[in-house]
Amino acid sequence: MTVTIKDIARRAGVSSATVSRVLSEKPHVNDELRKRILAIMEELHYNPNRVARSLRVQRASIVGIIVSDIQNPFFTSLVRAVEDVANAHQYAIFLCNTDENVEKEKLYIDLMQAENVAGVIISPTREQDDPCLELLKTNIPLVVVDRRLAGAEVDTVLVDNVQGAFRLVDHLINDGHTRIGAILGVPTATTGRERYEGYLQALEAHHLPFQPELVRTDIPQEANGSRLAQELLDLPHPPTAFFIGNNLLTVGVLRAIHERNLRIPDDIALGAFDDLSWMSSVTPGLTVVAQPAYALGQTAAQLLLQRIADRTRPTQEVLLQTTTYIRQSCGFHLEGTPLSRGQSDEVFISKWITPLFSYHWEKLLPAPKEPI
Amino acid sequence: MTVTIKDIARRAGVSSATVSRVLSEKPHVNDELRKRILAIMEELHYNPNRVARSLRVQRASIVGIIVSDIQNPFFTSLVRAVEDVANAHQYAIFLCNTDENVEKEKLYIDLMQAENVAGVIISPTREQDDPCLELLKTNIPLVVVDRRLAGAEVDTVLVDNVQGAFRLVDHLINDGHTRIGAILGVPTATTGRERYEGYLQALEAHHLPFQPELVRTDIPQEANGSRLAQELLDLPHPPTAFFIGNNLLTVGVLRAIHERNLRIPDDIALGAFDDLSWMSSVTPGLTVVAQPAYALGQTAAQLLLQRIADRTRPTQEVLLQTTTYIRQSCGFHLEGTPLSRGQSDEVFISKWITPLFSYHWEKLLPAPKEPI
DNA sequence: GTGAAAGCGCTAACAC
DNA sequence: GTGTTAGCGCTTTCAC
Repeated sequence: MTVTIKDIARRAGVSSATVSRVLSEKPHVNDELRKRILAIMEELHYNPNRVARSLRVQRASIVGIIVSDIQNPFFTSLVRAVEDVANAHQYAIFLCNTDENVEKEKLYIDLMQAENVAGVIISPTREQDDPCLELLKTNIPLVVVDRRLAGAEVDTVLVDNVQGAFRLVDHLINDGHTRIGAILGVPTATTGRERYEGYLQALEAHHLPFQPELVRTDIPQEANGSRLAQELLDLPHPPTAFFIGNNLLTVGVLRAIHERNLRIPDDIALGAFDDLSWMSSVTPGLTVVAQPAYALGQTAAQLLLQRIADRTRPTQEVLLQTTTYIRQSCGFHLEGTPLSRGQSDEVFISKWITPLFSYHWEKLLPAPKEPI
Repeated sequence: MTVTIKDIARRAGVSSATVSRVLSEKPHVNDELRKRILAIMEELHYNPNRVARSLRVQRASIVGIIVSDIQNPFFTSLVRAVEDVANAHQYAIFLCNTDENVEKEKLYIDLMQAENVAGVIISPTREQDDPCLELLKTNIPLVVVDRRLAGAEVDTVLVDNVQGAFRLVDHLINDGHTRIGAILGVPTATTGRERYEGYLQALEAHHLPFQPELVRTDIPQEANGSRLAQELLDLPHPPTAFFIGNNLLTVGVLRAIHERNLRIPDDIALGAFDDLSWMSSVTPGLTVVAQPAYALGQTAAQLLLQRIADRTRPTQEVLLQTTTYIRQSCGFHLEGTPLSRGQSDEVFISKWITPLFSYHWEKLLPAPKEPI
């Protein structure tokens, strides 16, 4: 039924070793013969058995990707990127969701070893003692994305969260907001902590007092975003703007605002992490810091392939920059602000602390978007 | 380094066959011995090699899932569901994006055979002569989701698109709209065709004339949604409402409306296919037909497992129903309409053609949501 | 109830 | 250049 290397060998009157050599594109095979064998493979619709190959070479042509939840569009983009580059190099990809559950992660790490994958890209559940450290011991190439991993020298691809948060909050302050509520993920995750840090730095840069009651953190889920927003809105002296830590929280915050029939940005202004395509389509458009999710996955996959090719190379930490998209939810009005246009499409204004060319003013500039 | 079945056998003073028997939970092993072997496995952190097992039994514990694009939230939910049930049964999952490209799909189908997967779930690119038909020849279990596949008896899980579209358009008509623009996916896809059919049926049921210039179709992408919306809005006698065929088109349509500074639903009302969580959080909330994407994937995975267990069972076609969420974008106002409340939370009104208990009025009822 | 041995399909020494 | 052979780690007859 299924045609094997032996069938090809018999048909060509050669040994299976020779067939294997042309299959694996090894040198030292007569060119005539090679062509003849390839023709026979074609004719018999030969499809090499990847399982047998994996067993023999002790390495499957598969890369694993382990994220907390593929339903989060941020990870979807990341996974899509990994798939694209892996696919271009004949790797299949194993997809795994941990739901931030260490036990699940541990099972998947075991699976990766049992399937003898060529490498793993992971957004780890824990900063300390994550199960993925196991892979390093067994010499399976590993690349960490999105979050830092402590206690290991490992290739890592991160987003500059501090900078991203700083720019967004800086912008909100320049829009005239002095009481800015922060709705963030838990600070035990490095992403949450770093965005918090950026918030603090922006306040400090503008000599604004830090008001602890304006900062709320929880596990990044819609419902929590809603709840935290309610809490802040119920404050005796509520904030005039929210800085929101990620897309799930943002949807929750929007829900709370929608239910209270508040107007954005008049009643409450918004600046959020993550840019999803609907965010520029709704009214008002959301002012956001876009994470380079696709580039993150792409970079991680490339690093992984490089490490598979050479496990002795020094490990790298790549830090990718965010992009700020100024839309309407922050309450910024180009007209009413003392702006001067630069030579290009860039916009400058003196009181801004972050150089302004790192912002995209959607009313002025067509925003570059990630490939979808 | 890596511990194998032989190491366990040696340590236990038995043959590797016996170890294999306890591993595969075969009967006829002394209970004492079984426990002893399990203890040794535990002690040595034995992790069975799934590649070797796959080669030997000629079947990998992997299921493939092939969709057009995992960046589409509809497929993300579907894939997530497949992962959840596959995972519960010790299957790993291969994720593949075709981008609606038959060549890519063909390569992935070959991959599935080369990896000897236990089964495949696919949303096929083509209705006719799709490459996945190859799998049926080679006896690899196959389940088709979301779209119909012609010329094969195969387990299929579908959404009742005609019914879903009918309900939505029926609702728009009852909101007072008589010129309803349709922005749909290409009719060569069964999903697009069926939603078109539902649109036609609703017009007919209300004795409204069919106006061909109000129907626009294209490949479901944001940019096309935008363009088609522009075209309809530029009509000499533009529609007062849009019926939109899926979430990608919806974002595009919203963008066009946002750019023209039109008000929803006053200038243009909206009813769309697919419910994403932000759609109920933005202002105005979008009136939508929700597809049971998660249930679709879940059902498909269950059917696949059943077929893996018994390939002689008769094939099934499962048709899942949609849910309609009435929010604000359709322009419906509960107050201004002659409604009478039923005993429960259901709402009845005589001129509706679809029984009203199939609607969810978000102002009245808390809408049940899919697990996220 | 347990062991011996063959073999899944491929690759990599090692011969020649 | 090409063939011979051993073997990756597991399962599965077939003996006993």
